[in-house]
Amino acid sequence: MTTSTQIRTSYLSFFQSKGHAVVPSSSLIPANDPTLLFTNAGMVQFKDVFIGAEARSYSRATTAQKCMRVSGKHNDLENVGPSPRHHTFFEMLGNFSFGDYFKRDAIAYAWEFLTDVLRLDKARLYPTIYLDDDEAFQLWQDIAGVPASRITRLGKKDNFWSMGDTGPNGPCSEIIYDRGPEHCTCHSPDCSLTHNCERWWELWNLVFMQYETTGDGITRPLPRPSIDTGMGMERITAVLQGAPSNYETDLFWPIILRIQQLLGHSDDQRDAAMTSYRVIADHARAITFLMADGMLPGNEGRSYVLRLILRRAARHGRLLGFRGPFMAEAIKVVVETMGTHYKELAERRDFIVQATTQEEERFLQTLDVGMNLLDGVVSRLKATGQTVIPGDKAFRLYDTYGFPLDLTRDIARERLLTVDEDGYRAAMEAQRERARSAQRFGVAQEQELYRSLHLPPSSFVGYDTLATNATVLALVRDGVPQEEAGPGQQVQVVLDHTPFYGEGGGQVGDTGVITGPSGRITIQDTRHPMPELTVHVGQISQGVLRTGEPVRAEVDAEHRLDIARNHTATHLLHHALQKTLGEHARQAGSLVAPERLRFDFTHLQAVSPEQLGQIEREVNAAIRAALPVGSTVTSFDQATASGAMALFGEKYGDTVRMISVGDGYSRELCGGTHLTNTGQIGFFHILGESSVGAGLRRIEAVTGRGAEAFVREQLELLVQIASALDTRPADALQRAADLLEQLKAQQREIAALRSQALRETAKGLLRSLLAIDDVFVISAVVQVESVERLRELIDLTREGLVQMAARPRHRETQASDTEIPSPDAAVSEPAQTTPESVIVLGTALGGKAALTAAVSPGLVKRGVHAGKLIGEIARSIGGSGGGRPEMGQAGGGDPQAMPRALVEVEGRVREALGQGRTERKG
RNA sequence: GGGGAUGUAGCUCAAUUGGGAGAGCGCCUCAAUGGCAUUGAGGAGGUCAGGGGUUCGAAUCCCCUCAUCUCCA
Repeated sequence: MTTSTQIRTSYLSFFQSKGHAVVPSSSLIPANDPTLLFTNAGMVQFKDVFIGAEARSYSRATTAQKCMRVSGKHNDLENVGPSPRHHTFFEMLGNFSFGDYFKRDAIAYAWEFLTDVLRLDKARLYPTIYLDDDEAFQLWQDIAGVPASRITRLGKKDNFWSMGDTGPNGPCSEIIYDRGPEHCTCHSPDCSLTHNCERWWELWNLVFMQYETTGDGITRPLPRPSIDTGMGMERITAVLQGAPSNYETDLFWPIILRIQQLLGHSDDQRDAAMTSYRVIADHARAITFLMADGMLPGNEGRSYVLRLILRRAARHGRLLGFRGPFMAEAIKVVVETMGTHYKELAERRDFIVQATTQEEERFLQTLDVGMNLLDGVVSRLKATGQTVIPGDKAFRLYDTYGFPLDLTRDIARERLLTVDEDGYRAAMEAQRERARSAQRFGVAQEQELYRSLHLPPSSFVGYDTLATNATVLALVRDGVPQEEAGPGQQVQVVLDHTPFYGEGGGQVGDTGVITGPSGRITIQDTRHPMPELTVHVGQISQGVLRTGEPVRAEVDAEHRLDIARNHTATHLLHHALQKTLGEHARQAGSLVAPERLRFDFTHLQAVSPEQLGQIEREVNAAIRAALPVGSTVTSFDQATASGAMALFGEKYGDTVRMISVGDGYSRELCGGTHLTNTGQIGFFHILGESSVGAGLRRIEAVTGRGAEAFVREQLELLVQIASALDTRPADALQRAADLLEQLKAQQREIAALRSQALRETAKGLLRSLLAIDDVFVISAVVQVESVERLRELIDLTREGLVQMAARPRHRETQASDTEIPSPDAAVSEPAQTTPESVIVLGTALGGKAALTAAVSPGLVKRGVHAGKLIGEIARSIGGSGGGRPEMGQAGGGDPQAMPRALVEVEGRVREALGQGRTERKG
């Protein structure tokens, strides 16, 4: 059997033998192209070459390109699995001509490869061409000897290619493979390749780029027509391996077999659940390749798509019977089968496995939370006899807790319920509408302004010099171009060339001064509103500046040097991270400012203090080694071949700038400004390490003057601490520990004394006790320092009552006319039940009155309500309050009035107990 | 960028809807059981994410900030 690896290799070497450069696949994350979510075709990395914006050293190329498609009219994520041929991740074999060969050779190569190299049966191959492309029609007959009757002309929809409304375009020619009548799925008597039928497979699309449509809508022939072809790797493999669908090839089947083995399924069980098997096999490939290109699951943009795919796979795993993470096993198979050609898979294998497992665990957690919520919804529905889960509830589960609709549906079915899916979709649509209407213009205005000025690209001379003579090309104030600007005005200045480095690659913009013949401006920041344009932002400090004037532009050298120290240190840190933590620790973002640096990188756990120490030592060793730092401009391929680190998601042209530290100590592609020797950094110190998001860590550090200032401040702080502790710095720690211990002991003592004092107060309160039948009433104003103490006092008083009731002969009471349990009765029959009581205490706190009332549970049953009681009492001192039946609080403005108000307690309690005179309220 | 949710002891979560911060697990001490598993008693551990406001009173209501989760773009 021909393996997929053999097919890939033979394709690339076939075109190499035809003079093509074998170019490595570009990243799945398109460089600098926000219009594209993922690389979705072989030509993506050559886009600029085709439109002539970029030159390469070759005019013919061939690639096996990693591609992803997750959205589009014929490629919804939902189709992957149920459909035998939709994939998220796939490989595209392609050959390209940049103004070199054209139709004739393109057709000849394709035919030769399919029939001579792959030895496909000529009788099964059917070319299609664009309606009026007679040239191609003739070539197929001449070169391939295909009879005219087997060449089909198709319309614009199928066989005309364009990049967009403008740009290059042209007719295509597709090669269709006839799998034989036994594969027919359209079952129509005149089955042909124009039917949507599984008998006919499109193998290879040849695009003849021969026209160009300009902005005015006119289409002209291109002077140097080009070729772009694409053959789906999965499909050609299926043809050669005689597979009924792409999934039965060696690209997918090993994954499926591994999953089957893990589940212990029989072949019949497997085939019955094939959709889920396919989803897992497809998604495992996508996950592996996306993560190998530096992507991690997240909640926005591309990283969100990765999360979606991963969770969809996890979901299907659950359907199959997995209960825990399992995708790691599928990923290992992908790495095994494809890691030899795509080296990044093997290199990042362990990282991918870990990150995937972590994400699966997170997903299981959200499922648990969602499951609980759904249970709640279901039981409420059942209680009211309903059988439909409302759409907004289902949507809420999805929107807020990430609980997929299909899961909700499945669970509903198990409980004999249904889901209102129309309502769900309506809620989803409303959510979409909200997001759309929130779209705003933003910074596009500034770009629009500068585009309209038609300024030439600013040339940057700041690598070699910090000051230069230049000419003012434009002055902009408040978004409006000006002829001149005067003192104090905040303006943006554009020069023809500049030594100022504009903010980019994480490095902040330069500061400095621009001096004209009759004025001067202090530059506070330098930015790029458009890729090629440098704008200096500053304030006129004296005189006037005019457009067209000659000026002297000078960068603040000290500021620039501080930045350079942090930037070179960033490269050293990057290197140290990889050395200490592993290859996976790669840059994911960075900020290089004069006073500090911030570096984000991919790593799955917190970096331990020991590792941080090691990293810091490594960087400082490189600083002490005083390694020379140099920059070279070279080709991207040469740079990467020499081991230079390129960043994911960055766009690199044919020529790149490479920063080298020492003799190969560190090599990185970078446009920033650097030192000439690492020794200039002086000292590097890590301030801290933290998490930025799932799988991302951040290190913040200082160098040079910043580090010096930091150390000085820390030492100064230590001296101050020691002095405050009245000791030497060396003894400060011990002293602080001693003091803390002492403080704790004293706090304990204070607490003890305080509770002693409270106990005394409680005893005093018991002496002022009043009894109404079997109910004890205590009301008093006390002096305590908080409401908490008031409550404690109530508790202590209650305890005291219990003791008194148990030993009534020791009671001391001023109550006279009451029926306190007789001593004899109490002795012979110790109180089994706690005495019923109402306790109301007040205290003055911060010039205000604070009152608390407590009613024993037995009395609550008899109708006494602490909250109401305290509320009424508070009202008579002009305050308010309330609470629960057994506990109430109140406050008021006048502490002096409390004693008067507390007199009311007795009457209120009698009233509540339904005893005594009924007081009438005025 | 917009919407929703969450943030309480080391961990997992409660707190009767604004009225006394709790449980389980974990940790520490003591005791019993020949070791282990275990059991009993006691204890430590909290700026209720942070800030502001409303209120006599806020973990609870309102506003802002931060972090995490989630959906949409």
